[in-house]
This record gives sequence, C-alpha cells and structure tokens, in this order.
Amino acid sequence: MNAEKIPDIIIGRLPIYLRALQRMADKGMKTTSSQELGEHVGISAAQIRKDISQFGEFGKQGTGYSISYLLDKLREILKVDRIWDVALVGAGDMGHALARYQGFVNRGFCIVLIFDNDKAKVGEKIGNFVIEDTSTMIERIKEAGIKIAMLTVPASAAQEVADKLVQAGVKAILNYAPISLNVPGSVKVQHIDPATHLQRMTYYL
Amino acid sequence: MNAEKIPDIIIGRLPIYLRALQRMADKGMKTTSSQELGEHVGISAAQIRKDISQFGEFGKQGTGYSISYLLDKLREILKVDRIWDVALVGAGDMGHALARYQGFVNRGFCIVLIFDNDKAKVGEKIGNFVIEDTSTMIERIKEAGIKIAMLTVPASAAQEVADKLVQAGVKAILNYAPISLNVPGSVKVQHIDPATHLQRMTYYL
DNA sequence: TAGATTGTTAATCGATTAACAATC
DNA sequence: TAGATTGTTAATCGATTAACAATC
Repeated sequence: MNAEKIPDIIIGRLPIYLRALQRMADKGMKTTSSQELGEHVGISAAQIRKDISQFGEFGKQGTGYSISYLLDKLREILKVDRIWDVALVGAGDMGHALARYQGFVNRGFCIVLIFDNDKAKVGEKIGNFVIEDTSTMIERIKEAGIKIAMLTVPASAAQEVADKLVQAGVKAILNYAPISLNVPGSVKVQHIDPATHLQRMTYYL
Repeated sequence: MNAEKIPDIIIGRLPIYLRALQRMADKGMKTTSSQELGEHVGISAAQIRKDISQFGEFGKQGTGYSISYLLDKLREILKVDRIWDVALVGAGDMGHALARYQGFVNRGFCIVLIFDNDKAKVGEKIGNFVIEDTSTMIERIKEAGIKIAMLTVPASAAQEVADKLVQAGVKAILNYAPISLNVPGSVKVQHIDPATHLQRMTYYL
C-alpha cells in the first residue's frame, strides 16, 4: 500500500476496471491478466499494472489476477463495498429514468429520497418513493446523513439547488444540468451532459 | 491555425468552454477573458489561452475575447455550426428521456430516428417520431446518412447493436450501456454511465 | 522446470504552468 | 498614455511506456 496521494486520473480509471471485471465475473471467468483486461477497456497492460500496484500487490506472477479478489479490493478502495444512500433532485424525464434505473444497487448506490419544486409532482410516487418538496430538502438530507446527490433540474435552477445540497452536507454531486457548478473544494462534482459528450466526437467526423 | 494534430485532451475541453460561453452570451455578456472563463470552468487562464491559440488568434490583448466571435469559432472547430441528425437505439426510460430532452437542438444535434427491438414498442410515438424495429435499422441509418448514434439498450445487447451501427456507417456512439464497446479505431465512443461517475467520487468521501 | 505475468524502475513522452514581450 | 490581457516560450511537472528481474 502506498500512502502517498493517488492521482485523480488513476482513481478515474478504477471504476472502469471494476465494471470490466464485474462483467468478466458474470461470465464465469476466474482470473485475468493486465493484458486481457487492457484489451477490454482499451488501456495498456503496463498502465493497468501500474495503477493497481499503487494500492498493493493484488496479482500473482505467472497467473495474473484473481477476478473476485481484485473486485473486492477495488470496491474497498473506491468505497463501494457498501451501499450509499443517494438523493435525487429534479423529477423530470431524466430524474424518472434515473429513479427507475436498475443498475445502481449492485454498484454501490441506492436512491432513497427524491425532490422536486413543482407542487404538482410533490406527493407523486416513483417506484416506492414519494416525491418530496424541495423546501424540506436540506433538513431531510441532513437527517438522513446523505452524502451523494444527483441533480436533474434545469440549468436555471442548478446552482441554487447545488448550494442547498452543500448546505445539507452533500459531498458528491452528479450534475446533469448543462452548467458548471460552483462548489467548495471539499465537494466533488461529476458532470453528465450528453450534448457535451457528443461535441467531443463531432470534431473527428 | 496550427496544422499539427491537436491532442484529444484539448478537444475534450472545447465543449466545456463552448457551454460556458453560451451561458455568458445568454446573460448578455459581450466579452470575457481567459481569467474569467477559467474561473467559470475551473481551468487555469494559461491553459485556456493555450488551448484556444491552437486554432488561431481569436482574442485581443487588453480586452480579451469577443464571446460571440469565440462561440462561432469553437462551433466551427467542433463542427457544431450545423445540426447533426442522430439515431437513438433503445426506447426504455433513458431513451425516452433523451428523446424528449430539449437541450440538443441548440447545441448541434437532432434525434431523427428511434429504434427498439421490442415489438410492443415498435409503432409507438415519442414526440413526433415513431419507434422503428431494429431489424430495419442498418438500412434506415444508411439511407439517412446518419453518423451519430445514442445507445440506450441493456448491456447484454449493446455490443451487438454497436456492431450494426458500425456496419450502418455510424462514426460516433454515445454509449449509455455499462459495458466497454469494441469498435474499429475509426469510430469514436463516449461513455455515459452514472454508476461509474458516482464511483469516481466515493473514493474521496 | 519452463512459461507466463507481475511489480517496479528508468526513460520517454506529453501536458501544464509561469513568465513576459507584444499590443490592444 | 497606462492598464489589461493576449499568444507564446521555456521550465516544470506529471503520466505513460518499455523493459526486465522476480517469482508464481
């Protein structure tokens, strides 16, 4: 184990390894090599070995990595060896799609609170959860001790909601609004913006 | 203008500048500086100047950048000074959310074809578009000359559909399935996977 | 054992930053 | 003009790759 600060860029690759390894495990595979994993995710074998070795010696010369062991270790490192409660703010189309998404639970997350500021939506159910009013959001998130939120409100409301989330003690925001959020350095933001992602590719067309 | 190959990492930042500039324009601002833009997007002023200067001299010493001029130039560079027709494959919750998303058109994209392999969904309408059967997809995409697709099918079907998209001549895929796609080097893939994005943040919690 | 593959080192490559002359 | 800010250079910093001893 290396006690020094691990670069962000390495942390960013671990979930990709995790996803590929999970898929290998689902297929019944027991071991893999840096070579094989690299082919799956499009990253060089040397880099994968280097990334993984930042955290310990998880492989065996000659045979590679035990998939289930490496999965355990990566989950532990990324702290997804548990289920994180998540708040969802914004019950529009995207919010609904996320609320119904089946893929969260077996990857460490569970949406437990849903908010919207539209009185017409408040009280409505999505799955087992009732949409609550944004006015009670700070209090509700605090009392639930929630640290992670997904933001699917319009751009015009996003910064204001983000400020409230920060106030409520949220430390990680998955932002679907097409706007750069201003938050304290202690709060992590990841941005999902389909148009931006598409624009990264048109240059090459 | 620099004729050399522009690094991928720079191309990836341009859509972020574009989004921030668009927002400034919407607010009625006329000019900005690398300093100001940098504060909005969380990138150093020096880097922004360096990135932009790869493509020409778009600023003025002393006054900075004309927002509308820089917007035009960035759109031109990224080839979003036009509207790209896009195919959407997979009419589940996420597909529906994307089909109804209002944010594409003014950023260069328009969904014009929607496919699903579920016979029960085929024929159904989303907005003005009818969901078509995947069996006719290759042909329909070819005849429409579509180069961009969004993939919102389950992981189990994603690779197969991706292969068909490649066959149909698609050169850019926005992949929502939680699986690394295997495509030829001439085809660009961008991955949107909310669980992966969340896992990038839990490490820091 | 022989073959395979790790973990790690050193070398290379590329990206970011600091600084400043040019100039609006 | 004086102040501001660009575009660019050189220096620094960091990430990736190649290579190989260690070892399963």
